[in-house]
This record gives sequence, C-alpha cells and structure tokens, in this order.
Amino acid sequence: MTLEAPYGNRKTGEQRLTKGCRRVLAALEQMDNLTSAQDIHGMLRQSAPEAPGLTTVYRSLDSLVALGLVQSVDIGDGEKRYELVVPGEHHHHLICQHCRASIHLDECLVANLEQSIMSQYGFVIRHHVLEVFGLCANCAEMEMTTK
Amino acid sequence: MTLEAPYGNRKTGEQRLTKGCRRVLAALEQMDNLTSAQDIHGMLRQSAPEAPGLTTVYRSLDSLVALGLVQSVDIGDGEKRYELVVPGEHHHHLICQHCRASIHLDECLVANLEQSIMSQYGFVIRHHVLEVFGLCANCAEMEMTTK
DNA sequence: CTCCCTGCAAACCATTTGCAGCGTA
DNA sequence: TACGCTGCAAATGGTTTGCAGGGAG
Repeated sequence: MTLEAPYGNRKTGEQRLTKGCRRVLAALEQMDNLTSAQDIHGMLRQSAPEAPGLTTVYRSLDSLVALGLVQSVDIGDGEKRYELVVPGEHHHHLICQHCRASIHLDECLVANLEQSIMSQYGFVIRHHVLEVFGLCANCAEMEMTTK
Repeated sequence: MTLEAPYGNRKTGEQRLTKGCRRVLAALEQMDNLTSAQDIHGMLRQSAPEAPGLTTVYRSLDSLVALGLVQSVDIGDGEKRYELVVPGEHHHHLICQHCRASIHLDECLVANLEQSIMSQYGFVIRHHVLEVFGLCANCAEMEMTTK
C-alpha cells in the first residue's frame, strides 16, 4: 500500500493521493451521514460511469483509514460505514434505528475511562468501539404520536 | 421461533428449551471466554458426533439471545461471539488482541450516560455496543520484555 | 395428522484476492 | 523498463434459507 505521493506532482507535494482515494474522499465530503463502501461506489458510478470500481473504493478506504483521514464504523449489520474525521481524532455516534441518521458525539466518552481501566486491570487500551442505537428526537416523537 | 416449552414435559415446566438450545447452553457454560458459533459447533461435534449441526447452533443462539440468557458480542472480525449472561443484564469487555482473552467489566459504563444523552439530544437509547481492545496485563508485560 | 425441531446443501453478500492491462516516471 | 494503481471476475467465509425427514403429542 502506498501512503504518500504515489501519483502526481512530488515537487509541490500536491495530489498526494491516488485518483481513487481522491474520488472517494470527494464523495465522503458530500455525505453528512455514515456511508458504506457500496454506497460510495454506487454514488460515484451514478454521476460518472468511469468512476472507480468497487475494488478501488475498498482499497482507497483502507488507505484513507490508515492515513487517519477517515474512520470506519461497524454498526453490526455486516456492512462497515465510513466518515471523514479530523486526523488523529475519533468520535462515536447515536444511530437512529428508524431513519438511519447518525448524530456524532463531540467527545470520546471512553477516553476518561482509560486511566482507571489501566490502573484497575493493567490493561493497555489500543482502541475501542462505542456506538449507541435508538431513536432520534424526531423519530421518537413520531413513534409517540402514531401509537 | 418458539421461545417457550416447545419440547419436553410441560407439566413440570422442565426442559423448556429445545434439545439444540440445551446443548448450546451446556457448551457455553463450559467456556470462560467469548465463543463463536463455529467454535461451539466444533466443540460439540468433537465430543459427540451426533451433536447439533451448525444450522441448529445458529438458530439456538438466536433463541437464547431472544430469551436474554445469552448475549452476542461483535468484535469486528466478522465472527460474532456469544456468552452466558445473567438474564436482563449485560456488560462489556476488555479484549486482548494478543491472547484473545476477554475480561468482562462488572458494570455497564454507558448506563450512567443515558440520562445526559437523553436530555441533551432527545435521543432514546435502545441498545449500545462498547468493546475495548488492547493488551491484557500478561501480554503487555511479555511485549515489554520481548522488545 | 399436525407441528416444528433438525440437518444438509445451496444461497447470500460484503469484502478480499488473483491477475492482466495500462499509465507514469 | 519497472512500478503500482486499477478493474473485472473469482474466491472467501460466516451466516441464512429452502426443503425434506422425523419425533412428539
């Protein structure tokens, strides 16, 4: 896997990412929700027939995750989702089971616990997963009035 | 799916679970770690050739999860794990990426946050996933001395 | 006879891999 | 020429489904 300057102008440092990566990145910039690889591929192909194939989308996402520009989110339905992140940061989500919207929480709720887990169990935390499922305010209200 | 008394003596209330469920339950009782459906199946078949097939193991696990006797844990490698739980309760894990051991945390760290998330976002929590990955005390020490 | 648990084999489906083509340096 | 991104098609692998057999009541 090539992480830096595989293509493009190496003097200026521009175009550091492969074509595929840039297309995927552009697609993710337009999404305000968690998006699957299949969705990204479908979206790109819809607006341009010569868009990257599914294989390239998967490989690009791998690179982008390794670069820290994108984080992958496993919501447990067998299809990973992806989203842009501020490099080096990460966050968690409230995922509405009705409208599929995802609200992202500003801060990582687990970071505070790391120290106490470390001292209590001697466990060295490398990484963690936290996702919350339920109904967003809108859908919860709809559910109330419908019943 | 039949959740109650599909087989067995209905007068006494015993044998409320299907044969498959009971075999799976027995297998889980012997495990002290998270266990996959494939592992349960392999283990049962090894000690008894007439043990339930893989299909039955999957269907039994579904029933047991629905009954609240078992919880499923998704550790993100495409293979769900299962473990016995006190009915109605659930907990999270510290999962060692080196030796695969899982330490389960006594209390749910998210429960405390539910109220604040509810009032802050109007989000109604139905369920959540929290798993922590890293190195257990033993493996962390080994890693230190090896390097 | 009816119900439904059970098992095998086939289907499923997101993701990964093999391999040939091609653009860039 | 050498390298490596790219795409198609095939393989992968855990899980689910279709369907026939069989035990319990």
